Amino acid sequence: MFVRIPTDRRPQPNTLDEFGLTSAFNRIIGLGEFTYRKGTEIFGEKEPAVYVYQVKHGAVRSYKLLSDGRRQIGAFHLVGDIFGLENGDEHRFTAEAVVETVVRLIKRESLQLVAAKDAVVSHNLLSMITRNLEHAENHMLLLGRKTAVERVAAFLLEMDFRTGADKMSLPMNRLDIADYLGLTLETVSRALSSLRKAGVLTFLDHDQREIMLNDRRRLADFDPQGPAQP
Amino acid sequence: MFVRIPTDRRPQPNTLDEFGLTSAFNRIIGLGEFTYRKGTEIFGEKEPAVYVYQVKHGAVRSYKLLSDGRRQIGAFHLVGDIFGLENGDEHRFTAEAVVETVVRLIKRESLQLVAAKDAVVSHNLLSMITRNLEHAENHMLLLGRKTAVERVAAFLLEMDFRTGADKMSLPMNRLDIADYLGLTLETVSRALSSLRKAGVLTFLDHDQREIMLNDRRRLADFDPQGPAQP
DNA sequence: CGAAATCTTGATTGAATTCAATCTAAGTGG
DNA sequence: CCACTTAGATTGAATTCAATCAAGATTTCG
Repeated sequence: MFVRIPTDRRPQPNTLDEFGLTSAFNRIIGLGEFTYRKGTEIFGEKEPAVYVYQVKHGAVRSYKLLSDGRRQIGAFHLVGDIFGLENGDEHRFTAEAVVETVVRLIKRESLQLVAAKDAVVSHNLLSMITRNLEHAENHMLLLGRKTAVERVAAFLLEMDFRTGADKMSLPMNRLDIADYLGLTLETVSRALSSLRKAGVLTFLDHDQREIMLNDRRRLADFDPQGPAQP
Repeated sequence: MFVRIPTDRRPQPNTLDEFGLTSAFNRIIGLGEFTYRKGTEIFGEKEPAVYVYQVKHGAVRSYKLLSDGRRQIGAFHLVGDIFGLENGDEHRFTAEAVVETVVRLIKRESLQLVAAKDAVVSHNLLSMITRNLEHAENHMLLLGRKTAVERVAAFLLEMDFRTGADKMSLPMNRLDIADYLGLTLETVSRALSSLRKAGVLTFLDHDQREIMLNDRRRLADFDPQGPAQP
């Protein structure tokens, strides 16, 4: 199964399986699976967009670079997520495997062919792009107006939401998180430490990628846009 | 005429007329025009999206707020731009008139009806959403990774590009610009002053909203993502 | 094992914010 | 018409939050 949406949670930016694109993936004679080693580029910015990808295992980062190397990660793609879908002919981001990652891929062409005939699929494509847009809109607010701790809190809530477990195993390192949040890795580390000291989370097992959220509610208090609490 | 695209420039995020949505606007018996006074709200975030709007005259800002009032403007909509188009049922931004603004509006319903029957219109809707997405993606890079002067330079280039004249009359004030660029109004003012001192621009007429770009090329050097120079 | 990678923490610096003062232009109303 | 207010912009000084520089700890891996 590709679908891994926690039953008690609404769909999230970048996760999109229940929207039925997976069915399109399944229907098309795809090129099967491909494995990328940690740190490998899957496609580059400005390259022609030939394939559309779905994460089967692992995680992917999509980013843009400035001429001097400053990097902004626009999104992380987790298991089940589809990425690399472009309306135009070229990719607008570079995509890299964060860890060893298995993706399924199909030709963009084939997907468009199916979409042209199947209103459901074409509707799902639109929904997916809209979801990406919503995510980007929220991320603009984060990048433009939130403090360091607020950004990190929002990030943890997003990951928690998307992985659907209190105990999270973050595939990306501090630098990736920093480049996603518009911070430095040191600032991310300090923010995580202060959240740990505040008791809202615990690092598990000396492995700092495993994070246990002790109090999702109190964590949400650190994010001024955090989801309303029931 | 609504279309006002300089012939030597490619389409830009948020300007979208040559994509034919205007024809859809024209075909539908719209609710005609409506005028909003400076500072007036056109629609609010989370409100049901009943209408889609096109700027006939003036300018509009779309923004999100944090609980304590921090504001992030996601986009400015200039003459010809369509805004308030949602795939879902509610608006994701608040929209306000920056200056006295005339908009044309049609029911979202009617547009969707036309789109369902006319593949060209529906394709144009997709193009428009994609354009908004591209703009948001680029803006994430700006907000996450560019310095104050770089942001202001990028802003001027964007406005120049969209208005298509070296001599620009900016409808928005310094605070609007600041909230668009994730800065304070003082920082925007300082950046503009330093660009003026560097000679790339001139304020005209003691009215600091009228800006003359003396050297677009040199201005682009201030933006590390600026358009490639021919 | 030794080297490289990753993370944390401390000290310092610095870019942007905040606080504050001034200036100009544009109303507004007596 | 002019005093007075208000809105917007600029500039200076002080502050602050995050970046940078630096060191050390721990893990991972060839």
